[in-house]
Amino acid sequence: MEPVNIKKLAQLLNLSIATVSKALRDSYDISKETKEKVVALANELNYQPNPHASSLRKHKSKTIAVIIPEIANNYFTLAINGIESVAQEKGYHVLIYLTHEDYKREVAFARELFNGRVDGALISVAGTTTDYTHFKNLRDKGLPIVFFDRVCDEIDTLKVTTDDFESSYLATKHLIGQGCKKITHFAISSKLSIGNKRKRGYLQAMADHHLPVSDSLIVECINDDDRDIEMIEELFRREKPDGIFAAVERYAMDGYEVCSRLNLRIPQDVKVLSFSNLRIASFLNPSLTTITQPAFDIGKEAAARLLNNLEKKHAPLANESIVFKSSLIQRASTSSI
Amino acid sequence: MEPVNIKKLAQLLNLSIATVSKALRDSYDISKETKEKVVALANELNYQPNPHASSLRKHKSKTIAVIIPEIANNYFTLAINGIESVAQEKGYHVLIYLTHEDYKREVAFARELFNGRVDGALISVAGTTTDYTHFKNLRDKGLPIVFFDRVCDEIDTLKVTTDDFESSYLATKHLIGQGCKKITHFAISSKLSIGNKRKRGYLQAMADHHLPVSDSLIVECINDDDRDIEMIEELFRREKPDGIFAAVERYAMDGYEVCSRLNLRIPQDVKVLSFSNLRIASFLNPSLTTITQPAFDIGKEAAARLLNNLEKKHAPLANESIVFKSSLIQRASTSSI
DNA sequence: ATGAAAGCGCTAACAC
DNA sequence: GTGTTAGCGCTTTCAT
Repeated sequence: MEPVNIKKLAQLLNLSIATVSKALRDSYDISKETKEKVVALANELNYQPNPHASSLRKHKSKTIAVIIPEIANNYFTLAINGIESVAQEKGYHVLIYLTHEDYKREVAFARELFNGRVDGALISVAGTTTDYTHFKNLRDKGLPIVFFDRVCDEIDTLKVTTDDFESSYLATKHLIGQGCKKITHFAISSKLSIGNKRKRGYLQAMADHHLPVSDSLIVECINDDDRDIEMIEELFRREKPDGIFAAVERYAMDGYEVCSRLNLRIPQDVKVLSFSNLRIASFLNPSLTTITQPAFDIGKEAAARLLNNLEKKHAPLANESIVFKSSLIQRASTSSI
Repeated sequence: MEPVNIKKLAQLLNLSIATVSKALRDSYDISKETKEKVVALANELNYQPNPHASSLRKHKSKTIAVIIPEIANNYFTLAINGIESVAQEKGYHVLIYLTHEDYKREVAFARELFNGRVDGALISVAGTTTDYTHFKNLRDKGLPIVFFDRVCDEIDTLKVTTDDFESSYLATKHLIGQGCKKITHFAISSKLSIGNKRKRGYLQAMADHHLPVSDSLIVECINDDDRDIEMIEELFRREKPDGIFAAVERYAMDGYEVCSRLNLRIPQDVKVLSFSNLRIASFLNPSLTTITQPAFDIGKEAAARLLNNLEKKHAPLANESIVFKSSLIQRASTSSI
């Protein structure tokens, strides 16, 4: 493990370390021949510059953090793919932090970022977060942040989302069009931007179509399958709904489970529609009608904007919202037969 | 963005930076009162030590790399969850690198790790990799590596896998037991350790049951759905198999697609069994019989062993194999009705 | 065109 | 107990 560093290269070439450093960075004031000699030896010895030294010196780490609630989730998985694709292209490294929907971990991660480990962060907020001081602090320190999907409106920075209200409205309207009269909503934490918007889209569509709604038709799921299924089952026994609009894929599957337990047929007895990025939604039994978000593109755009901002240091990220369109893909679970 | 560093703390407290440094690390030769004062101020100013300086000095980054082929894959997603859980617990950071099954990227990533950016790496080999020099070099440099799932036998280090041969044998036997006479295998790259083992398990079971096999019954899929489906469809027209044993979930879904196109019923006309970590395999149409690997535990074990080795520097990781058991979960796709 | 030297923030000998 | 000091490997003025 004897290290090949700039000093060694300099010794071997009878040059100063300054010259070697400049040669490697292709500086203008180094002669062509010297550059070539340096590069040749560097390649031969497989020289790799020490990133810590460089980061320490330049106050730039060429690393970004991705802070997300979970990873066993098709949306985030696709988003990471998008993020990674631009990071790789631009020579950035990607650190992953999973909050598991836990506010305390989110705060801990945020504190970690104060120290220059990363140049910026891509964040999707945890479901239990209600206070945003930890993010505000980051922002105040000048750390560029881009929120995606689950954003934080209180903080002035770039946010990349989808048209959650509109597509939820459309989804609910679709269920109504297929004959549903009593639609239940499996909601994601109302503390979340998207939780709120998705619920409002549902409520608005119900209201516009003169269908009664009440809190008893809404289950706020908590990402614990056993307990969520219990709550859903309870709701089914109580309300006997004929339609489900699920805010996330996982809850739709919980809905399938409950229907199966209660011997309810989808779509004959209950129609189901869900936000989902499941590639094989069409192979489900029955195939699931989904609102599908362009998750890869969202990740890509969020990362591209962040890295772009990092490159040209000056202006901080504007308080801008980029909204992608989701698409409603109709399948058997909402068929009107 | 004025930095709070050790120097500032020292100034404010009228102490030397050495004292502050030691106080923060809870060194024995600092008085209780001094420690308390230092810690109090550090908390007040939200001091976070600069990781680059510390890494540079200590030649330790408290960071590990995870190099995997892809992330939109339930197996890897679960494995990352396992990895992250122990990393978080032990205060390590996790860098993610996706090779997208591309040998060239894998080599590029490996070269990146020569420079101290990470203390160790968890690797699952790309499907196109045939030469392992890039990993050997890492090993020779003394960088601790743990392979998981897709391992590299040529390199002496810890490997964490599942019983691929045995479970493939069992899977094939199960299909035979359910009445299949002509089973096709959708194989993953035979360059991969797991590709090989899974294929051999299949071949052995076929042979032991006196069923004919030939290369024409095997499709080596390439992770490009369109082309894979084309190859599979071609095989179906040619061979008319009555069973599918898929080496990975994705290919099983391609099989579902082809059966649907050719109007073949599962399981009546064709039975399907696949390696898979899909949580909702039971909601597929028909529900899919799977061999399920303990992916979370594999990730966790691999990471725990790696970090453990990093903590007690001395001995390099032994050339050991840890083999987890997979489980066959029978569902409708192999029902003998 | 090249080199000397300072210093990024921290740690760890080694004084005192 | 506390302070002084010498780097870790690199970049970057500023001389030459």
